[in-house]
Amino acid sequence: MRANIQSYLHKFLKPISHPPSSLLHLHTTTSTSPHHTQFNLNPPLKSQNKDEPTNHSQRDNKFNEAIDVLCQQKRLKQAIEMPDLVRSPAATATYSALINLCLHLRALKEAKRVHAHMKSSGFVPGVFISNRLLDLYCKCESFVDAQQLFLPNPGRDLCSWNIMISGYAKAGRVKEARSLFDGMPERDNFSWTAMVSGYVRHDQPDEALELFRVMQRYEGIKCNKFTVSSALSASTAIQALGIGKEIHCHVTRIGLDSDAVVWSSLCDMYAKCGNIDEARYIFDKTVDRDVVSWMAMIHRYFEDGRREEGFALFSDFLKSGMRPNEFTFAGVLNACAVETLEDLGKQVHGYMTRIGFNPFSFPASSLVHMYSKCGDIDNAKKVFDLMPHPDLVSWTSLINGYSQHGQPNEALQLFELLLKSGTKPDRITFVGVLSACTHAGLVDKGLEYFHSIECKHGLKHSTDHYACLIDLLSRSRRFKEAEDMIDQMPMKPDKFLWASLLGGCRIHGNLALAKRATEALFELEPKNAATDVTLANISATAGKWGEVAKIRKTMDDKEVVKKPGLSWIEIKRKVHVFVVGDLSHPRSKEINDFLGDLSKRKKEEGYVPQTENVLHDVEEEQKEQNLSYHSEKLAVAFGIIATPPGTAIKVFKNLRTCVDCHMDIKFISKIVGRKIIVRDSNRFHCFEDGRCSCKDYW
DNA sequence: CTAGGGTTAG
Repeated sequence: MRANIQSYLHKFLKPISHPPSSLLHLHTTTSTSPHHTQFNLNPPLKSQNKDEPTNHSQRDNKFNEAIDVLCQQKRLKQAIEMPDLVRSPAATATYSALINLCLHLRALKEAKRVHAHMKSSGFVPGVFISNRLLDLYCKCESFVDAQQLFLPNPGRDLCSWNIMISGYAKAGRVKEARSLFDGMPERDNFSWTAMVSGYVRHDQPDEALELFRVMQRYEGIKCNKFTVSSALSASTAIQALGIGKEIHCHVTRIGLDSDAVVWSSLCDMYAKCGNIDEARYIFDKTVDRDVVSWMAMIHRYFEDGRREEGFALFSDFLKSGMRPNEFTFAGVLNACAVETLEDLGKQVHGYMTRIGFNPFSFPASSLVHMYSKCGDIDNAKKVFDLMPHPDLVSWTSLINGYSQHGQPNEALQLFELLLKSGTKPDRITFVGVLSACTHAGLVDKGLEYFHSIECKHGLKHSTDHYACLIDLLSRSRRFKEAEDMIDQMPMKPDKFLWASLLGGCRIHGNLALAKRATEALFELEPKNAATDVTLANISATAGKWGEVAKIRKTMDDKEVVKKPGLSWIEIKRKVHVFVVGDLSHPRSKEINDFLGDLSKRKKEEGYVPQTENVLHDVEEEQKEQNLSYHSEKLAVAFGIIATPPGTAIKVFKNLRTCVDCHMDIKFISKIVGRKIIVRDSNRFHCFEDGRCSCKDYW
C-alpha cells in the first residue's frame, strides 16, 4: 500500500495539467477513518465561500484532495510542492490543511510558500485563513510577517488582535503585547487572558494580578477558567496565599469549580505557599482528576520529602484505573532516583514491563537515570543496551553513573561511543565527561576535552565547565594554571567554581589561595557554613589556631546556616534515616556497641588517626560532641547488624562524607568482610577489603 | 482560528 502511494505521489511531483483519475482511488483507499472522508466530501462552509471569490479558476478537486491526503500523512515536503504545480488557487480547506500542518511542525519557510502561492494565484484569504496564518507567524516568532498581515485591513477582527497579543506575550515581548492591548477597539475574555497569562509566564506576577483586578471592574467581562488559572499562577509565583484564597472564594462563588485545570492551579497555589495538606484536600475534592493533576500532587509530596505519601498516592493512582502515560513513569522514576529508592524503582520498572512500555520512549531514559543514581550501574547498562536508539539523556545519565561510581574509564569509553553513534553531546554531557576525568585523575585528558568543547563540538563553555576544570586542576595541585584560568575566563566564576578551588586547597593545604576562594564565597553566599568550616580546617592543618578561633567567632556572629547531615539506608523496603549522634533509632544501643567494639579493634590493629589535631568536620556536618558518631557510620553499622553476614550494604548521604568516616568505613569493610557502598553528595564510594573505589581521591 | 495546570541528564 505504502509503495503504491509513493508511486502515485511520484507522478505528482512532475508538473502535469491533468491529474490522473487514479487519484480518487488513492484517496478512497487511504482514508480508513470516517473522519477523513467527511472532511473532503463536505460542502464548503459559508465562510469558505467568502474566501473563494475566484470560482471560475478553481482547479481540479482531485488536486486539493491529494494535498489533503499528504497533509494528513504529515508529509509536508511533498504536500508543499503541490500547489505550485497549478497556478489556480487551492480550496480554502486545502490551504487550511497546509497551514495546519506547517503550524504543527512549526515550519515557517513552508508556510511562507503557501502564503506566496495564495498571493500569486489571486486567492483572497478570508479572515479565517488569514488568522490561521497570523497565528502561525506569531508562533514561529516571525513578527515582521505577522505585522504585515495584521496591518490595518478590513479582514482583521477581534480574533486577529488576540492572536497578535498572545503571540507577543508568549514570545516574552510583553510590552508590545500590552501596547496592542491598550490600543485595541474592543476586548473580550481572550484578550484579557492572553495578557494576564503573558505576564505570568514572563515573571511579572504583580502586573498579571493588577490587570486581573482591573478586569473585574469591566462590565460584560467575566473571568473564566483560563483567566482564573492564570491569576492563580500569578499569586503562586509571589507566594501570596491571601490573594490566592480570595481567588479561591471567587471561583467557588461564580461556579468555575468544575474544571480540572482550575483545581490543579488551586492545588499548586496552596502547595507552593507551603500548605501541601490543603492542596491534598482540594485534590481529593476534585471531581475529574486527570493524569496531570495526579502527577502534580504526587510530585509535590516528593519535592517536600514526603516520600511515603508520594508513593502511597502513586499506588492509589494505579488502583484508580487511570492510564499512566509517559510522564507518569518518568516522574515516579525520577522521584525514585532522587530518593535513591531502588526497590521501588524496580517495582515501577516491573510494572512498566508488564504493561508493555515502549523502550523507545523517554521513560526508558528515566530508568537508566534511576538505576545510575541508585548505584546499580549494571542494571542501568542493561536498560541502556535494550534501547534501540538511546537518547542524549540516557547517554549522559550512564556516563555520569560510571563517573561517580569510580569507573571513570568506562565513562570516557562510553563518551567515545556516544560520539561514534552520531549523537551530539551538549553542555551537561561534558560536565559528566570532565568530572570523570577528575575522578580518574586524568588532568591532561580533561584539559583536552575541555578545549574540544569549543573547538570540536562548537559549544560554548559554561561556568559549569570552568568549575569542573578548576576542580580537576586544583585537586592535582596545579594551582597556578587554575588561577590563570579563573583570571582569564570570560564570565564571573560562580560558587561551585570557588568551592571546587577551596576543596583543592584543603587537600593540598594551600592556605593563601584558600583565602581568595573563601572571600569570593563569602560574597556569593555569606551564610554557608561549609566555607567557614573548610577554611578553619585548612588553618588548623597549617597550625594557625588563632585563625581557627577567629573563624569560629565570626561563624557565631553571622549565624551561618548549617545543613544537617543525613544518612539513610533501605532495608526490606523501609528507609532508616540517621543524623549525627542519633539515639532515636530503636536499635540505637546495638549500633553504638558495635561502633564501640570497632574502635577497640582499630586500636588493637595499630590504627592511628592521621589527623589528630585537625577539626574533623571537614564539610558542613559538624561534630557536636567528641563521642558522637557521624550519620554515615551509624547507617553503616545499622546495615551490618540488620542484615545477614556477607550482604552488601548501601548507604546514602546528603552531604560529602568526611575523611575520618571514610577511613573508618574502609576499616569496617575489611573487618566484617562486606562490600559497603556509600553514595555521598559527590560520588559513590565502594569499600571492599579495606580499600575504596575512589582511591582516596575525591 | 485566539487562552490555563505537571515535563526526565550534573
